[in-house]
Amino acid sequence: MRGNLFAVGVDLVVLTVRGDELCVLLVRRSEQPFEGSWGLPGGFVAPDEDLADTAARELSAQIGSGAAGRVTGHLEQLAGYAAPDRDPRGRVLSVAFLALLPDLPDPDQPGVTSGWHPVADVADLAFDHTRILSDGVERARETLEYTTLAAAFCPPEFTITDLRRVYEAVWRTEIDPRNFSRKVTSTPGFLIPTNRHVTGGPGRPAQLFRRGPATRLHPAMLREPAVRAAG
Amino acid sequence: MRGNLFAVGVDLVVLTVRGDELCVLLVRRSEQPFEGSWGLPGGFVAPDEDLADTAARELSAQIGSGAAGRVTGHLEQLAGYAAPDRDPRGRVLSVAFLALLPDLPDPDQPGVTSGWHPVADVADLAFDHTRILSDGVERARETLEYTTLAAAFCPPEFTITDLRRVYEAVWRTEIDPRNFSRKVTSTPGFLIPTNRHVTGGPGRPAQLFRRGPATRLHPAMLREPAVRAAG
DNA sequence: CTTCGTTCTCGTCAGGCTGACACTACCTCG
DNA sequence: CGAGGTAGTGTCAGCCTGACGAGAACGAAG
Repeated sequence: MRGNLFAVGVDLVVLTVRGDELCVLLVRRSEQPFEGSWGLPGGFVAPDEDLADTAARELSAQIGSGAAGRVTGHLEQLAGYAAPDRDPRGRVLSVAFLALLPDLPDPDQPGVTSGWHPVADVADLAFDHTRILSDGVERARETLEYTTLAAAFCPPEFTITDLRRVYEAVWRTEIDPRNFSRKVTSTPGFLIPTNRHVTGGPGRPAQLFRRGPATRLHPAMLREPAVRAAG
Repeated sequence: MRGNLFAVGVDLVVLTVRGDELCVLLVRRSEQPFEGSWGLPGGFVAPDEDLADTAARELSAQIGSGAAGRVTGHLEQLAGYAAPDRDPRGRVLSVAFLALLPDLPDPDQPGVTSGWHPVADVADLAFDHTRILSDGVERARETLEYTTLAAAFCPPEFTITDLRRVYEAVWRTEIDPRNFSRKVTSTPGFLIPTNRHVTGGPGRPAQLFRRGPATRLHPAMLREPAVRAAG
């Protein structure tokens, strides 16, 4: 077998929506290289693991065992990164995964070695993680257009307003609540009504929904207002 | 550095449209394992290469040097595959790339060691290549919905009918020529008219177009007729 | 040269979806 | 109880799409 050998790791772009902002889970590196810098959580692939196994294991380690499995989240492969000089220690290939999670309590880890950061404020991560994060955020933005995965950012039961705030945070836009409601409720299988309502806040109580079996939005929900300039 | 080491290769899903059928470039393996089986073309990543470099190099080697660069094709990363048992020789991670090419003359290689096969007829490829091919075809189908990349399957100048046959071959559907023409010509930047026409065939001569700068279709061109069954 | 078949291209029209927004329902707070 | 805020419904014009009709421009056949 020709070819030189690589260490293979998995890096996670873990996104959530907190306080109307899209946030990413970052860890502060305690070792060289890039000691002290923020970076994406990740780890190496164990001998008997497939890539998705490693990603799920690392995710559980970061957000707390159990939570990863219980929670209505989403985990998908993003891309492979293997530039020859991306790691000063040698040839390292990293397969990035994108995780979308509801807003959880703060990570198990005590101390300030990891935490949520608004993606708009993130800069200068270790390795090529800034690029990986950028790719992950863009993938999330596209995914929301064509799929029902926005619900992965929500707890098991949520209101339409919760769901709309996800779109607004990820896309950094404002959406008309009435048109949004019409769109998501008229898409078969997107939302399952529970006939229960949230109470306590101001205004009319909102109905709670659960995720339905639908996975794709047809037609898509478009970010741009379909710019059709002169041809 | 923890973690065991992997050999890292690049496998190519090279697609084209020939005679109204979506075809993939396959090579017949001359070595163990899977000697004699068909598989995707591929190779290992050289010490100074990034993944895209390896993919471009392998693509040139397969379809003929020069052609890869000249031609109006497309090359993008698909996904990483690293199941522990995917290669009996040991731990091998493969990053698959998807290439979309116009219908070329047959590959340089003499003999029958490689060639185009209709994807509908392909089965039982070496390794996990059947799965990789399936993922690549599905990616191509989605890509045609939201982008202008169908033109990557066409030569530098092509008619609207050429472009429509690409959609019909990839999606295995029929599209109304009049509505298709309206859609692609009304999308700014998709097609640039040349004011020249093809002649020789039956019927009214069709105008030749070149690819425009547009990359995305807004709104998308949908495969399914927007099934909106009862909720 | 005329006719016919084929293909390209432009039009038409009904229906669906979207953006914009008026209006009602219902809760909390003072 | 009234004010204010949020949830949900209804309306309407405009764009886009699917389903055609019909003319334009060629080659082939008679």
